[in-house]
Amino acid sequence: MAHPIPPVDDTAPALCGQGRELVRDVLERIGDKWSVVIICQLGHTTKRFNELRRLSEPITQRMLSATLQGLERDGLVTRTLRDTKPLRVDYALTPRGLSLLAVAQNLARWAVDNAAGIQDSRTAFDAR
Amino acid sequence: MAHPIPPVDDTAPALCGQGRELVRDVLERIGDKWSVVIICQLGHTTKRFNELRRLSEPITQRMLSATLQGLERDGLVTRTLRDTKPLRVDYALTPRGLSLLAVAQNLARWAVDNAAGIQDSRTAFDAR
DNA sequence: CAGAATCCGACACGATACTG
DNA sequence: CAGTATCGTGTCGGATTCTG
Repeated sequence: MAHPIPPVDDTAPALCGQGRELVRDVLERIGDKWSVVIICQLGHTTKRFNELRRLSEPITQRMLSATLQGLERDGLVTRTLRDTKPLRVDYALTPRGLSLLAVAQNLARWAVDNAAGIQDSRTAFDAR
Repeated sequence: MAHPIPPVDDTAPALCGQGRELVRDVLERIGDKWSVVIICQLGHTTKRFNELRRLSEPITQRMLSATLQGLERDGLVTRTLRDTKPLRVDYALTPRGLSLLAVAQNLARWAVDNAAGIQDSRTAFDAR
């Protein structure tokens, strides 16, 4: 395992009691098909709609729009309308969005570290 | 913000290039309705089917069964069949499952820390 | 350029009933 | 006790078309 992952906190009530629904809420937010992709593509630099569209291929206009609205609704991205000659809209992460990006990067590390192992387990399991 | 969250790594290619699909895979694994709940309920102690069922209410038999099979397929939990008088099956997290639990707890902390703020942003956004 | 509106198929999930 | 089988439904998301 290439990267250190914090040891499991044995007394982690956050995941079980009241926190269970909270965690579910978060997973419903970032568990959809595109939210994490958008968050990662935004990163620290503000980007425009079609710019995000190209970077996040093969996302559709509809889903990009919907995803951005959802993220804006939750205070994770800001949408600023520049009133220039051709219409122009800038999207950027809020501080809260940036903190979520950090969490997502943890997830990404785990994903990269375990992707191969999971794939092996999967094919082994399916072989029966 | 009560808990420290590691600062954003600016050079995080894992999330963008090849890693993007990997992260999507992981989110498809834990993004369903019950996987994280089960993983958290298992924690460090092995548990039986109906035990998990009660702890994870209001999960249905069908979804518990399906979720456990998915987790087993990915090498996140082990299923051991004890051949006692009334049938008995024990489930436990594998090392890989435990490492995922740690990641999930990060997520949980973020969820707890930001739940209120997100709720505020949401109602503010919906007020228009 | 940045979207909204509509249509539609796939699949996730719940409810219920049955089995070894 | 520990599941499987079947059915019905809501919703997510893709394809396509239209607007300011």
